[in-house]
Amino acid sequence: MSNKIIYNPHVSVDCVVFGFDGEKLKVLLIERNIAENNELYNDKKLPGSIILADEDLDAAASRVLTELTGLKNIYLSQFRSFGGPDRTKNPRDILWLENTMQLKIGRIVTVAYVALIKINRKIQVKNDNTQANWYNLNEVTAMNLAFDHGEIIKKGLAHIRHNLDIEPHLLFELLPRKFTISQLRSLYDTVHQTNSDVRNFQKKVAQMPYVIALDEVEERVPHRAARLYKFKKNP
Amino acid sequence: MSNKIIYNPHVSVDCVVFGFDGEKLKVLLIERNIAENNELYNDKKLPGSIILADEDLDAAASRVLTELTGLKNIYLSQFRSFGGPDRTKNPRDILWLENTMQLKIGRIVTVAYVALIKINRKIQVKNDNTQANWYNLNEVTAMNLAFDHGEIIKKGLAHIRHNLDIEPHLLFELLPRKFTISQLRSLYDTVHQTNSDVRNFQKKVAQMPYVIALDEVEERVPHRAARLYKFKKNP
DNA sequence: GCAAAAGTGTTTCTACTACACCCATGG
DNA sequence: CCATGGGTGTAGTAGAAACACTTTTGC
Repeated sequence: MSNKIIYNPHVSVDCVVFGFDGEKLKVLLIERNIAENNELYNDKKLPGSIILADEDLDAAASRVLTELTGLKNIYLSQFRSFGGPDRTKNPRDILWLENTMQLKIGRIVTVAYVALIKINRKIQVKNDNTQANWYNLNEVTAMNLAFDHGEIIKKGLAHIRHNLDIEPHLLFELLPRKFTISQLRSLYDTVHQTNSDVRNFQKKVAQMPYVIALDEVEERVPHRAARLYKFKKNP
Repeated sequence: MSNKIIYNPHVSVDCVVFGFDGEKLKVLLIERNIAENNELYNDKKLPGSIILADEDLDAAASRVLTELTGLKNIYLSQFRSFGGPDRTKNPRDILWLENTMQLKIGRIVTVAYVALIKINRKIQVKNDNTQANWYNLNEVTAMNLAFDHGEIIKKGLAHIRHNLDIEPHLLFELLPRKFTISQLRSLYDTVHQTNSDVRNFQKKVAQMPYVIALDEVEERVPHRAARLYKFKKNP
């Protein structure tokens, strides 16, 4: 969004970045500050960008994430495009677009992606005047967000829910490299909105060929230490 | 694509229209004729269009279908966007774009939709110089298609397959209003790529609250007439 | 020794699979 | 009367759900 060649100012990508802190699902949002009537107004937006020349959609989403977090090899999945003409009806959004893009833009069609990242990996925001923070998913729904970003987050979550049945490995993108079964169960239950039985869940995990037990246990916990497990892609 | 106001020549919609003839899945494709080196070259493309001013993506897809078939209330579901810069690398496609759009266009990001229609409803192509035909899905994969439309069809089929588990009513969009259980089973098996047991399938149907038996049977069949059923949305 | 979470088996129920014969109709 | 597809029941199996107590550890 700086000195690069902008190919098409009518198409953008936006990323719904999910993380899991062990208890709740979180979303990564960018702080947006707008001067309005001599007052500074703050709200949040999804990380996103216009698409550059000769850049594939997936590549654009990937670039946004790398620029934002410094991380590579993040799980990314396109889930939907949003292009309603009333996406850009809020005067605040129009003002912001004109300031950052230096262009009058009627509306923007955005291609939305879901990204899953391990929340413990420290996020290093490259660009100093950009600030990103994690927010609990449930409080986000009540927050003031740019454009239709609230809608996009909702649809992104639904996408993850649906795809979990088909690609169960998605969960492990959100967990640390070594994890306990209760962490896995807690995450599983949060996204499925269930409350599964401890014993049945152990059996289920035992049958997953891609979850393998380590000879290690938790350390420095004020109770019996839980066994650690890791995820293995190709069995 | 004629005298309407084109808002954004960089974004289009394309529709993968599926039909079922009782035996096989079919796709609706537009015949495309291009004069090349004094020879007339014919290939096929998906029905699609540039997005008009103040038009929502869904509305654009819906318009394409209505213009093409004369039908309204068609099942439509957006499933993915395609925007790789090499989408428009084929010289034939570039030529065609310049002729029909009257514009030099680097590349187009397209938002792809799946549509399901009852093949028995007669398709009336409004525009006389447009011709649309049904093609068997398996022969389509070997055909010469415009842009990355072959890829789009493949992804569209996969989308339908995945979504059947979540929204089983999709199947009934492809069947006539009154249908027999073997028609339903035949369709079910085609999309699932299975070969299910007649008796077990009857039981399964009996448990579907949204499939209700009529007091009617087939007519003019050279064998025992099958009972007819209909689909009911809200039970 | 107590608080806090880890770990472990059995029974029940449900959903899916396999399987073979008689029925109705038109020609 | 025969060819064609329509329609029916039962037994076996595998996977999901319900359910309570003992173990380990830090403090």
